[in-house]
Amino acid sequence: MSRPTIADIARRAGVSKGAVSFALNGRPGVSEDTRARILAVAEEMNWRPHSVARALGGARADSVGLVIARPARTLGVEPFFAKLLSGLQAGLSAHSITLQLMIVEDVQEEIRVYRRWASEQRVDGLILVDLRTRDPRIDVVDELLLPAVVVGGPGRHGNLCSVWADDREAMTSIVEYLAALGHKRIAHVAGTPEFRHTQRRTRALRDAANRLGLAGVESLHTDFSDTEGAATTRNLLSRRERPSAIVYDSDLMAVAGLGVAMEMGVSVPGEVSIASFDDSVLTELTHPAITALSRDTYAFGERAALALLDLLADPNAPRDVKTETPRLTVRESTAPWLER
Amino acid sequence: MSRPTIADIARRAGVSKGAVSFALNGRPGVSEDTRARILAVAEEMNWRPHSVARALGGARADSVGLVIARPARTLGVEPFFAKLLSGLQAGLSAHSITLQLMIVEDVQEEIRVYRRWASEQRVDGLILVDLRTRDPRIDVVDELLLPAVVVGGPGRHGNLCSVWADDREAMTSIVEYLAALGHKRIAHVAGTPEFRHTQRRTRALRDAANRLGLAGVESLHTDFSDTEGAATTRNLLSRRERPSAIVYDSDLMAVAGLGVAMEMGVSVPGEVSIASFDDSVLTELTHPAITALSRDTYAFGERAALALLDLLADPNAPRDVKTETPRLTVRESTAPWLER
DNA sequence: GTCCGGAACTATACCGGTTTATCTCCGGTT
DNA sequence: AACCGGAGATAAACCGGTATAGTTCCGGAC
Repeated sequence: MSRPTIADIARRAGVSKGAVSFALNGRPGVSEDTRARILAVAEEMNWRPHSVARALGGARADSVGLVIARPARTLGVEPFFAKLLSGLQAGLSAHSITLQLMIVEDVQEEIRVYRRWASEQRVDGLILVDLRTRDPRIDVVDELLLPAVVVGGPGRHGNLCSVWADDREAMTSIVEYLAALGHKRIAHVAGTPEFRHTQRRTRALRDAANRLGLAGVESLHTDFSDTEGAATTRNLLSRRERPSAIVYDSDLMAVAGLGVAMEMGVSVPGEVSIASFDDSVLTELTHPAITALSRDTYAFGERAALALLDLLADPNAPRDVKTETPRLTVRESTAPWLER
Repeated sequence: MSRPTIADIARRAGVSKGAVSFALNGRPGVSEDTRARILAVAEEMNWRPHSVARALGGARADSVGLVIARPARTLGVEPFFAKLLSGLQAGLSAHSITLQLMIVEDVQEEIRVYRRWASEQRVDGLILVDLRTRDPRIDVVDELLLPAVVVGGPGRHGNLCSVWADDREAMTSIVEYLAALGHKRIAHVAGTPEFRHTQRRTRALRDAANRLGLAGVESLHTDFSDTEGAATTRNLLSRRERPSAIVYDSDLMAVAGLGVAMEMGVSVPGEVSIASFDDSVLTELTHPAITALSRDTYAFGERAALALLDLLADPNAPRDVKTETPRLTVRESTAPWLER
């Protein structure tokens, strides 16, 4: 026999299908004796629930979805996503929940995927990343009644739950550190301006600069790629009035920027200090190693998974989870600035 | 109404459920007029197939599975996997097939996941990575009758299909290049010995060395981590008789090795040449940039996805797909060796 | 005029579970 | 003795599709 069904078990145990269902799901309706007998038979026949059949009755799909709307080719080089993914996975697989992963080109397609998943009841919930200003996904997910966790970025997003770290405080800690070293002209090589996290960091930088009385502070936008990170750095270092320190929004761009500095013969940290907003093995492996804000992205992913599981179990679960603020790991790429 | 079913459409169009099913699936059994009318009604009611219900009838799950058995924490730093994943995704999502991703600790757990997925009919097929010697997964997957594609590694694996690149030829091309530059003592910082690809590369190195008459050639095993890559390099460079060239099995280890050389004051490529078996943005960003075997891992993943789709469509599809052999991209980390 | 065959549909079983209405005991009350 | 309530179990409906066995109807051949 290929695969035993509850009907097979029922026949063998001499009871009805319904009784088997009750017994296997630990619900009342059968005596303890019968329950034990049924469980024994199920065990003996090596029965496994057929999740598809179960789901048809309106039950859980035991699966959550993650759609990433970035060009697939560039994703491979983002350590952040890989780590986040690993963490999410770890959090989910502990509960035997699988992750449906989909990579698409843009937000519109992402929304189409959500609609399809919802209509096919393929997923119980969603993880949303890369929140934008006036993000159209919020309303759609609300409308589809899918429990969802927004990764990164505090605040109310419709009816969604968010898991985030304090970008603002993190940026402030970098600026304060650089200011303490004597830096006054700080450049910020940022990501795409429509992303919320980019905005928060840019604003935090400006506010800290104002408070500390730093005049020559500016943020420059890029698409997060190493290419644009390098180009922007080349630009900055070619100016007559060079910045004395550069803060990069991602480790990939920081490494690319460091490469440009070396190629141009600008010594790091002698002539320019470099810091990264994101940490990974990349920043440790370069020479000089790059000062960076480190956080445990893996644990962050795990936390997001747990938040979603909570939300699935109880729709009234806490809607706002703040995780540890990234802490500055000082390495060799930053040094005191001595005005000449 | 929450979600229209074919029964709703049938009622509205004044036909039976069966007719609707025929019409929506483009099968004979209804006239063109009726088909058009039914399709119009379905469109108007914004009907979507309920994949779960469909799957219950024994149909496809429209989903394939990938289980990676490596410590989740280390995965985040492997550009190879991220790129492979992106490529797979792209190949699959073009056909609206989703990828079920699971990260587990070891092969035994991986096998348990396969059994569960098979028994629950959650996936139509599998992608297998990291093939080992006498891999226990082969028999299990065969037994479960799950169509599967093995990524990397030629040869017959039970009834499975394999998608691979010629590691042997690739390694030969590195060795020949280094030999042509005058290198005689070549060290190979390899991965885990139980992986098939590690074995193939090690053997190819030995064979090429024999053929070219290079005496001081050796392979050293690691766990693929940057830590062990660095430690092994430190070891090699501390010897009295240093190798003149080091070949690393992964880009991550190559970058770590380069870091060690710089830290020890060993100039690259002046005193030691460095080459990597795997390419990614990492090797391009270092200074000096690292000579590496490049291949399009994204396209490789895409190819694997297509092979699996072929296999699903036709169980007699070709069982062995060879992809382009990685080609050597010469950068700054390799130079002629002048015997002193 | 009858019979046959195929096209166009309908009715219904089925997939493997969950859920609900129902049915049967059996002991305890009044 | 008649009635009630609840535990323990069963039969049947249901979820949303697919597959298959029938049923009509119609035109063409004998």
